Amino acid sequence: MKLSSRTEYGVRAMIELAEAHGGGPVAVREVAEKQGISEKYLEQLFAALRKEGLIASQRGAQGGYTLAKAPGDIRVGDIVRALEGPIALCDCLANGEDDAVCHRMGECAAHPLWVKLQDGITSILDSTTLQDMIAGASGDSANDMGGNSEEESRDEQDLP
Amino acid sequence: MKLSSRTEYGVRAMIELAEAHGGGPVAVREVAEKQGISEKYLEQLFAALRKEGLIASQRGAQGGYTLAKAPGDIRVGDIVRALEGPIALCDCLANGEDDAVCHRMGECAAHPLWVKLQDGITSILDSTTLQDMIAGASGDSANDMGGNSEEESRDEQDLP
DNA sequence: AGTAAATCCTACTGATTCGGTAGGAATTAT
DNA sequence: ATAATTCCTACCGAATCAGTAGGATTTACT
Repeated sequence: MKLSSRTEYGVRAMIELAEAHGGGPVAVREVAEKQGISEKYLEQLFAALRKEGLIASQRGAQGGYTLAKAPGDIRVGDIVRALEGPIALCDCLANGEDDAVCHRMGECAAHPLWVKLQDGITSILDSTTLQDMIAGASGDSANDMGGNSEEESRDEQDLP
Repeated sequence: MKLSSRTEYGVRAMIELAEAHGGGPVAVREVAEKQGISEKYLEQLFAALRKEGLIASQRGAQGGYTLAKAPGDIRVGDIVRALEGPIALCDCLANGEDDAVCHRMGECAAHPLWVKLQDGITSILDSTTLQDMIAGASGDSANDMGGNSEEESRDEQDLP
């Protein structure tokens, strides 16, 4: 249960682009420096994000990257999937639907829990957009996975 | 976003013990065979589960493992933590509290989301007990396992 | 008492993933 | 032309993961 640096970096970088949205393209170097990420590594993450159509590139001098859509149209889930592939807690959930085939299917009492967990995760990640994040709140729109997240991260836009 | 085999195996094995709860101890070999897990590997997982007080062992012939508490008192979250350590999506969430110190904290717009995600995951894992899982075993039944109701896992009909 | 069945303990291993580096080709604003 | 930049692909060291190995210890059963 740990985020990969890939995901952490990717999301932070996308936030950076979101904040620059509307202006010109931003170079990898700039994002890497601001966020303290290896430039060459981030380059690779951007390649993946670009392949999935989340960002667009402008080559050559003064070039860089821009969001391919409005910040409100890019969900964190999209970023995670672009960087890590489909969110599938275990192989038997790869399809995401109930026709998924578990090799031990009939016997696996844990299966329903994994489904629930995966749905919960997906639903949180997909209900938060870049816009939500740069607005300073964790966007929790209509979606509360029954969690104890009653703690509405109010006005604490920047963390301690 | 993938469960380790460690977690998958551990939970499945614990379900096995839960189903045998009330009877005598169950040998590692038996669980390993039923669940298709390497015996020697499972042995190590059991060592961790035992260290955390989730299961108890009986050495020697006819020995084996039993749950250390009632199935309704063992949460999936406990199992995950015993096997993988504290659930912390990223280092800055290690404490689980808001005094967590992010090295880039002032600037990290993603932080509130990670907090929310981690809370969501924890809340699902901690609101489901072994009892919940074996109650809804074997497929069907509109699975509402361990809803976040916090109530359900109360009445355990222990075997004699 | 002897033996077989079991936990316990610790070390090793092979494969894979992860985070990062390296170097250079292609493109483009100035 | 040149400098800045994306793009592409290969490689690398360390860590983690899943599993193996071997044996010491404990205990029930006969």
